Formats: sequence, C-alpha cells, structure tokens
Amino acid sequence: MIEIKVAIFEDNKQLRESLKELINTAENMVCIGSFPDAGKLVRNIEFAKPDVVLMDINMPGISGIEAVHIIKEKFPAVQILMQTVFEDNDKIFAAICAGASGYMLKKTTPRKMLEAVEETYQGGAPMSPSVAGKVLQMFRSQSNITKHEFIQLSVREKEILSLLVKGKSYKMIAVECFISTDTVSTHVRHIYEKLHVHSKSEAVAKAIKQKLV
Amino acid sequence: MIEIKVAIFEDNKQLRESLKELINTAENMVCIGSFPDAGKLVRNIEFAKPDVVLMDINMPGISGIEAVHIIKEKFPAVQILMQTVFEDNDKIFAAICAGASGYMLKKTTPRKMLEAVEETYQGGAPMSPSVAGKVLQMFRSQSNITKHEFIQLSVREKEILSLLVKGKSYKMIAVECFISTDTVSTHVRHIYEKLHVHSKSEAVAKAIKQKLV
DNA sequence: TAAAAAATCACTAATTCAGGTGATTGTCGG
DNA sequence: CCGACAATCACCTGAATTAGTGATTTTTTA
Repeated sequence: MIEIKVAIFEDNKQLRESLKELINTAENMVCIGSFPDAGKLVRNIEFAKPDVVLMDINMPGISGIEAVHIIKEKFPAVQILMQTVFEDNDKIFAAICAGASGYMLKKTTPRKMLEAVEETYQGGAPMSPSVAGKVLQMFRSQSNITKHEFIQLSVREKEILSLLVKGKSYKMIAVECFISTDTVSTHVRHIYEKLHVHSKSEAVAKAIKQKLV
Repeated sequence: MIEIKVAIFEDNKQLRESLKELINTAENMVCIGSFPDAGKLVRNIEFAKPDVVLMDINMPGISGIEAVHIIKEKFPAVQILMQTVFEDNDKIFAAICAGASGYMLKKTTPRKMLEAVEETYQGGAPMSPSVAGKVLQMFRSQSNITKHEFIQLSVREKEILSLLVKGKSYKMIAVECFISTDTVSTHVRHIYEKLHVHSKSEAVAKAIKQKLV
C-alpha cells in the first residue's frame, strides 16, 4: 500500500491540527508536515517531499495563491488542493490559473476531504460542487456561444471600438486616427446603433464578450 | 421530505433500468420517467416535470448535447447531469456550453451518483474529478493572462464594478445600491486606483479580462 | 486597543460623452 | 447614373463622468 504524503499549510492552528489528524487517520495517507504560513516554503517542500499539498487560500504573509505559483514553478509534480471558506470568483480563478488542482470549501465533510485528497493524488480535480458551478459559469461567460447576432462593423468602426476597449478617450482616438473628435463621436454613435447599446461601458463589455476585438 | 424528481435519458436498456432502480432506492428521490431517446423530448419533460435530468451524452437520434440545448431553452430551471463513458474534451466543452450542470462518468459508483444528483438539484456542479481536471485545463489554456495581478476590491467595490460592466450609470447604480451618486463616484475612484486605470472603459475591460466580475 | 480600510456623503470644477442635425466626399454594385 | 453606405467634419446641448478636497461612521485588522 502506497502512502500519500500530504503537507498542510493553514494558519488556523486548530484547523491545522484537526486536518493533520484527519489525514493520519486515513490508512493510505500520512501528514509529513503542517505549517502555519508559507515562510520557508521551498525548503519545507524540498524537505518533506509531499505528493499533495493542502493549501489555505488566506494566509498571513505569502498568500495561498502566491504559494501555489511558487510550488508549481519549483515542484510541478506536487498536486495542490486549495481550501477556503469563500467562493470568490476571482480567488477561484487566480488559484486555478496558478495551478491548483482542486478547490474545496472548508465546510466540506471530513470524509469528502479525504476523498478529495485521494483524487487529487490520482490527478483528478476535486471541487466542491458550488465551486465547480462557478467555474462552469466563468467558462461559459468566457466562451460566448450565444452570439446569434451578426454584427457587421466597418473596418474603421472596429478600429475605434478596439481603442475604446483600451480605455482611450475620444480625443486620444482622434489623435491616433488622425480624425477629429466629432468624427470619432459619429463613429461611436454608429457602433452603439449596431451593438444596440447606449454607453461606452456597454459597448466595451459587448466587444470583449463577443470577441469583436 | 422533498422528493427530487429525476428523469433519465439513456439508450442502453440495462443501464437505464439500473439507474432507475438506483434513483428509486434513494429515499429522497423518485424517478418520474426514463426514456431511451430524446424523441418527444419536450412533451416528456413537460409531462414529467423533473427537477433533475440524467442525460446520456451519446444517444441515437437527437444527441444528448442537443437535448440539453433544447431543455435549457424551454425549461431553464431543470438541472441537467450528463453521463458518459468518454472523457472527450470536445464533448465536455459542448455539454457545458449547452448548459449542463454536472458531468459524471458512467463508471462512477452508485453512491457518488446519488450524491451528484443531490448536488445537482441543489445548484452545484458535480463533476468526476478527471472531468473537472479537463475543464481546468481548458480553462487555463483559454485564459491568456500570464501574470495575474492580485487585485483586492472590497465587496462594495466589486458590486459597483459589476454594475459598471453592465453599462449602468452612476445614477442607476446609486438607486440600486441605495447610496448617493457622490458615493458611487468615490467608490469608482477607489476602483480606478486599485485597477490602475483612469476611465470606465478601462475598468470594464480589465474587470472582464481578469474576471473580477 | 489603536491604526487602517471600507463605506458613506457633500461640494466644486473641468472634461467628456450621448444624441441630434446637417453636410461633403468617395466607393461600390445594380 | 443613382442609391446606399462608409468615412469624414462641424455645431450644439444637456447630462454624465472624472478628479480634488474634506469629513463621519463602521468594520477590520495588526
């Protein structure tokens, strides 16, 4: 029987201890290190050589996400399971992009926690269902399939729209395109008509989501 | 005790029957319909009024993915849990975009299958870990952000930013948030500072690209 | 507990934007 | 050749936005 070596990073002492105990109760797992913060992160990982790291996303000093970055850079084989009480889109996103494999809420039952560690070790990506839901949402919103609208912008309009997306003002666009701000204004008006929007923000949002730029 | 009403679409008779039995063994679930294909799909759903649909991805006639499209269009409240033997990137992607909530492999144990149905009903997105892993992979490869900045917006600021993205004016935001336009203006200024931008458009663009909303 | 951050409101002033009207070119296809 | 459309410019007005300064209350955190 192979033992899964688990390292824990968690600033809350009580939670850290109970996680450690939980891991050690599992017959195929062993906690080979538990740390309250990510100080000496590299040395700790180097020494402990864990298969799976349980990482709290909120820690004093180096944040959990930064720690994931570092671990994944230096020890790409180590699988990381994030733990958090929050379900923030941007945190989840950041953790995933940093290279975390799984993302469990702390309210998860001990049994499921162990399953998650096991699955992480096996290369899976266990996620609390609500977290997974958010990921799917982000996924869908990013790859917008629901564009049945055939938006036909002229070359110039696309050019101006892309400058709008970059946050340029009419005046700056005028300078860049060698036209007057009034002309910019006219183009923008036409863009609004075609996109069925009534403000710069809406136009920018639509442009990005529909990948018009 | 509320019973979760489950409908099954599965062309393999044996599997269909055993799924039906499995659902009915759970005390808080009831299978109110099992169908070998998606013919009369709308009428079947209309009649059975399921909470959760178990959908095989490969079916003769209308494919599972097409069926998801149709169901989500006509009955958006129905949650759909996909079932498949394959871990095909394209299929997973298509199913998610069509609006499936969960995605379980057929080799999943009966106990986990029931948990998944329950979680689907509760609005979660249960996924077999290996499937989740593929989703994360797709997610990472899709996002071109190399260096993710750790932007820490307050809850209120995020709220206001998301309204900005929707194209709302300060005035509208003020009404929705029960604050004055001056306060909105102050928050917006703070948001600009944190995002290092100087206009609404830039803020909106950054918010979307960095998935802050 | 003291300091920092968040949330709130107010006043001012300069700038920008949205929408309207109207006009001149040039190009393309019927 | 004419109409449609893209691209250009101009003038105008009211509304919205940005930015600076200052202040109070609550919450969070070190």
